[in-house]
Amino acid sequence: MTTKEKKKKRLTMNDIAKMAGVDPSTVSRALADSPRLPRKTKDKIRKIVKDTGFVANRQARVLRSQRSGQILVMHNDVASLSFPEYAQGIEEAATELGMSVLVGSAKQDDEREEALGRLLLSGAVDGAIILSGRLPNCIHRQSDYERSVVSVSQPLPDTDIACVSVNVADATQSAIEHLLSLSHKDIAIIAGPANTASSIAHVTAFKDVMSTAGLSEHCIVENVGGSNIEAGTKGMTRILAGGYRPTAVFCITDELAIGAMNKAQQAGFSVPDAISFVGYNDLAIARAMDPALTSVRTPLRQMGRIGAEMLIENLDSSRAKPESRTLDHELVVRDSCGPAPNR
Amino acid sequence: MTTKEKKKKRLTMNDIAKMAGVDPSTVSRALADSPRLPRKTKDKIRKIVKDTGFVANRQARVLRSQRSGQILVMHNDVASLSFPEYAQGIEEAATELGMSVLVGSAKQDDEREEALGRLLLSGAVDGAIILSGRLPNCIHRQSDYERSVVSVSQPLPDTDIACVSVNVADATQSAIEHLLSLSHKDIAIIAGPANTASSIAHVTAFKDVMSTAGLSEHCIVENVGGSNIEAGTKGMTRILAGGYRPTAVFCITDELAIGAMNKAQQAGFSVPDAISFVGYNDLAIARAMDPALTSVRTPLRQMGRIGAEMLIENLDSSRAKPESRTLDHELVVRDSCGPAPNR
DNA sequence: TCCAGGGAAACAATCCATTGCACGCAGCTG
DNA sequence: CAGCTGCGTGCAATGGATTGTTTCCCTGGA
Repeated sequence: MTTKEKKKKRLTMNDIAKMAGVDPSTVSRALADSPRLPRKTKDKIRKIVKDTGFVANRQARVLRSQRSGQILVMHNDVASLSFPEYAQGIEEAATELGMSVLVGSAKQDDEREEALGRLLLSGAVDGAIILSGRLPNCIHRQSDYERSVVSVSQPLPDTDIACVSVNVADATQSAIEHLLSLSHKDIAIIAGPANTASSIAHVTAFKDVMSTAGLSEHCIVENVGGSNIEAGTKGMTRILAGGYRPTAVFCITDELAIGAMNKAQQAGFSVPDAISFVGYNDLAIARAMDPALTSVRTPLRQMGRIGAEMLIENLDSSRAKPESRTLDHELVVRDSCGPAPNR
Repeated sequence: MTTKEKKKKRLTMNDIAKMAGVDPSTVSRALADSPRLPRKTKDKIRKIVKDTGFVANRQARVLRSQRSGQILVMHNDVASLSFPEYAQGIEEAATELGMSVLVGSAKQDDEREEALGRLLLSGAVDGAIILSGRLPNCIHRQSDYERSVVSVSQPLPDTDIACVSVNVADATQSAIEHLLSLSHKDIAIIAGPANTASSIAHVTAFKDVMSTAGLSEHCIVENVGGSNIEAGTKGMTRILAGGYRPTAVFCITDELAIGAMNKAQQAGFSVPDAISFVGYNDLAIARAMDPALTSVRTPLRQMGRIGAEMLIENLDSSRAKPESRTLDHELVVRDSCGPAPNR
């Protein structure tokens, strides 16, 4: 082949321009539906674009226009069942607003956390939603984050980053008060990893409510290796092995509650006659358990949606910094709680 | 300010180069750890980079080098509980190989599907993993996908795209044969949406096994509005309302099984005495159900991992097209199945 | 002393779409 | 008929990093 035909190169705007007999800039404007072009020209160009299946190179567009059209979702544990709920809300809102969603999990690993932070600093994403975990260290200048980071589910400590959350203290209180109203006095809490903001908030609230009620709050189970079902099983195992016999257990996620409740049943305790359980988040499985799990409903999807909207709408630096929002929770009473047994 | 200082502009490589008194290309090579530069120069430049917190603009790099470092995961239903499993495997492998993961859900919507396809064509991502759903229409040239698309969980019909999956026919067979060995004759299947590849494969296999065993296969429940817990409830409701009284039900996802089993119990049928249930995927919740759900274990995370590795390693067009792989499944027998009741 | 060899860094082209500005031509007004 | 308005389009600069080629300088060998 002595002709200029190299291999099969990607089609570029230049190629389209040549085919249409116009300047590349005209093609660009046609695709952007600029009002400066008459319908006729647009149609001619669009026909060619359609016929050739041309898609403009996104990188070049992004480089020029300085907006990537992507937002990052940071999470520590993608395997958590609450993740899909948040993700759905985020993705819906993002898509509606013309953005796409990048997911990254940090897994409590500093290095991975940095890598995610760099996605923001390098312009790979326009903004980030932090579902759990910390703000990466490399993002320290306020100008780096004040407009491009929103946290969902938990406020980030030591920052004034806008946050969409429920009031964990109130939510925990309503769960515990439900148990108190059923005359429970020996109440345990299973709280997952001890160092997460979520865990800390729940435990603190738990202690408050219990001490206000004049009850001891010594049965606090932490660091069970996660917030999933297995961790719940482990937590309950630890309680039983430690000789504790709480009449009720509050778990800071539904998964923990499922694992714990299951373990208790296998150990011969009937639920709710011998032990009552309360979960948190009210995922779809809570209702399907036997007995159906009483749980604090938190609007996860809604939180994701609002967080994404908040983030994306505020990327235009014209607006003021977004303000934090607190959504309502609701205790959903089912069959996993009964009156405290007499002993 | 009459000086040239504009607003706070983003730091570029040029700025770093000036600070270090070298050419931008030298900075680039220092960051890329090129062997052409002596340690001394690298150290000098890296120090400045570290001090200033400079992060190179990713778009420019991508534009020039023609590799985005991202792969797309396409899914129809991010809320499915199997998604996090796949996602975890994919993300792990991708991170290890220096790529990040973009998640997009098509939700059976043609337009959204196209948008995701365009991400590939525009170079926004280097490759795509299709977890469920179809190949977007805009990707039709073989050169568009032969090396940059891999499907996980289900082969894509009418294409020769490499796929990582389990043998659905075999897996379904082992589930049904388990029920047959317990003397069940009236077996129903709840299969989610009727038009998905997964559903079709399961139903076809179901019919085969049943007719081979000389049994009728008329109790096929489809289009229950998804594959989640609610859909399972709906499916079971429909079975009961239709007057069917199967002694066993096979569900093509664990979530369907959970919903269905729950509904059956609420309707007064004891499990497994009156009705047996078998799920599919063996998610963590299967074990936590009461009774614990018998299910076909599929190595979801592993599949995700292998799919991602396969995809990423084959992006270098030097290698041959990746070959499909079939992984092993395993029937995990628990308490949700018993012998067929005498009636 | 001169030249080959090689290490170190600069130069400049490139990736490709976007966008401010300028130009030409047509139609309209005074 | 000159001059103004305005539409349609082309020109060229721009965004920021990468990379093949070139240049420069220093050292060691003849």
